[in-house]
Amino acid sequence: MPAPDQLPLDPVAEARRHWAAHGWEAAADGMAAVTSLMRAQQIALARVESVLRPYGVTFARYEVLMLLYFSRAGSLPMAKIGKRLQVHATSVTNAVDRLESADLVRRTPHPTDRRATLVELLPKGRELAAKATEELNDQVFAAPGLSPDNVASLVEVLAQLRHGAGDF
Amino acid sequence: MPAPDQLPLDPVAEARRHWAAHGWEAAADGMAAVTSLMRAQQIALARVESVLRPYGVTFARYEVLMLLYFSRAGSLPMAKIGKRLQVHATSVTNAVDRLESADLVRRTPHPTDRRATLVELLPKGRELAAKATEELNDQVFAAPGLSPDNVASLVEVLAQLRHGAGDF
DNA sequence: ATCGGATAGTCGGACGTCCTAGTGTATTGA
DNA sequence: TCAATACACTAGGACGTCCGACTATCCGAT
Repeated sequence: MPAPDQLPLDPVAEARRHWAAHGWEAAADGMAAVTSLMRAQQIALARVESVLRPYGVTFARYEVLMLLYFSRAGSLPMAKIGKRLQVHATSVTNAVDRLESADLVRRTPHPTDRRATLVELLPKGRELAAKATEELNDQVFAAPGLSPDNVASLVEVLAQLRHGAGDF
Repeated sequence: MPAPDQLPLDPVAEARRHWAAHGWEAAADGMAAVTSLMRAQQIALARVESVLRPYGVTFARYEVLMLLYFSRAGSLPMAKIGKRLQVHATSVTNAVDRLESADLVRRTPHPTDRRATLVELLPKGRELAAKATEELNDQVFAAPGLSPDNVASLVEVLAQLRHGAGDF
């Protein structure tokens, strides 16, 4: 009878041990935090995208749709979208190109600033946003895999981190 | 005198208010957690990559180097690298291709399994790993922008999340 | 009134990630 | 023994992100 499989250890905890063993104690916790963040984001993104896939949109495009969904006029300038989502202007161009190809949004000239372009949510886009949100809420957001206390603690700590980095 | 700029609100908190206002209370906290995670990861990744840029490596390639750095033999099979880093095999191929072009690692045939390929850390790669780590420790990991308590709490909560998702 | 710096958007390129498909090689079970 | 299955790796393509460069437009300071 062969030995049982080695129980897989937490790779983050293992890396932290290596850090400490090399005299990098002062940085070990920060390294663990950053590494955990990377992995957790990958996990969360994968869960979200698997729900969105049948709707033909990615999380990046879904975020654009929801921003328009909640905007009073149903339209926003490209630049404002980029600022709100904290992404580069070219990422907005990319997302809007694809949303426009799918007839979910439409580009419109800005009425008073000829440099700017408004992105307008179309009925089909509004409907998709509502349906995709229902399903995301049920399958991911309502059951994120953490206790309510831990969810609140996570949001709070990450808000501090974002605030410290000038995110808002 | 014009009105002062609107104080920028936390976009995550704003989205959560919208969620609640639309009757999605049960999912609002989960949505906030996932969204925070995405933004925080972008921030952390940007900080890390700005330190690594002068060394000519990205975080993905740095992670491969460190895995080899801590391995007893200084070499690992491609498949094991992918499992440890939780990335797709093709991502490992991509990273190793670039590390090999930079003479930081080398591909070697596996001595007993002809399907497998070993990735071996070269002296230049070991040196780069040590230097880049020193700088990362100083500039990012030792000052992650959170109190030590919050760092510990973040690591702990994310570990639960990762464990629940089968990450280890 | 005009000139120069800021702003809005796009294009092309680099990179990491995933997915699907395909080629070898190991292992297992009938 | 040998056929079916599992595994290791690579190729090609889609997508999102960033960066640098570029054009068009706006605005403030001289």
